[in-house]
Amino acid sequence: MPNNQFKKGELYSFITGKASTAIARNLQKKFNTAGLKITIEQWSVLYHLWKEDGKSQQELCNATFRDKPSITRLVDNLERLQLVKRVPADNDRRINLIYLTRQAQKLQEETMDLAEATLNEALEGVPADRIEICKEVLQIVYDNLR
Amino acid sequence: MPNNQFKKGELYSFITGKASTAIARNLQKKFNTAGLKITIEQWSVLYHLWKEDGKSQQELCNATFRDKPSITRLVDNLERLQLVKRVPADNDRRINLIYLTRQAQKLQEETMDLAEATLNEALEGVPADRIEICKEVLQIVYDNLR
DNA sequence: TTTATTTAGTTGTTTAACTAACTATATGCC
DNA sequence: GGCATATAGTTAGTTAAACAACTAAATAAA
Repeated sequence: MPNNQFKKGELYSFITGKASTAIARNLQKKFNTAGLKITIEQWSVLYHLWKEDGKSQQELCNATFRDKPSITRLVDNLERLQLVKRVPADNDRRINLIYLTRQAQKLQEETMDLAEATLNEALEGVPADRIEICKEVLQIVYDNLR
Repeated sequence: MPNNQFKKGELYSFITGKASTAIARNLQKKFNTAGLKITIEQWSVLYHLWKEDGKSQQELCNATFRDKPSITRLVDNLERLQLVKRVPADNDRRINLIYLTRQAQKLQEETMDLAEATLNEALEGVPADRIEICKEVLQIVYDNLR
């Protein structure tokens, strides 16, 4: 009986991701309050484009752990908001490369600051070494299930 | 500068809840494979009714961290699936008490076993004391943001 | 070179989350 | 009692996730 650390009553919040839901809601509220009209999901796509612009939709799938239809629609909405542009790849006409617009580039600093603020609030009072352990456990969980 | 344990590159997966998403997907797949036609969200409502039957919709909101419209629709769908029944409260006609059907009662054991299996897979190779720390950190995160 | 297979992306359908606006009942105050 | 306010739940509209079925282009195999 391995890992039966999770008694019935405690299993719930782990599965439902109470903590990460709370983090996402908090950050979304910060976006709204700041008048930034983007969703957390859209932000998560921009996040990877800020790291490297011109990724394909498939690369965005891998980076964001979403399936292809989800990325199609997120890119649809981001394009409607004039935050990204689909550009067909030269060498392979199946591929769309996604490029940030000027507008989206301007969002980076402000949204990243808000994200950092959310994490600081979330982790207030938690010692660094415990955060480290928590991160490691969550990474193992992810790897175990992949 | 408190808690700047999160360098830019690591902030993403915490916010997006990679791990809990992976857990939820894994459990949903187990439900599908077992031929159980319920969603994780529906299961999370049943979960609290198994603990105590006849909760009001508002109590389910609090228990599941969802808002009222979400619960209205989840109960709609659970009612269509014949898994719960709305019963108006005697003393207050605004309130619906939600009761499990026989069918839903039968789902408890099987789904809880699958949930436990998912958690065991997820936490394989993680020492008990680290799981404990992780749980505590996530609880603090939740409390900090509430 | 023609056919089969794989890859990239889209479309349709169902379920769910969030916000805002709404109805109905209950409670508090004068 | 009558009016204001709070509470329980519903409805409508937008965004997103998961799955299946699909189109188009590229690659592999015959």
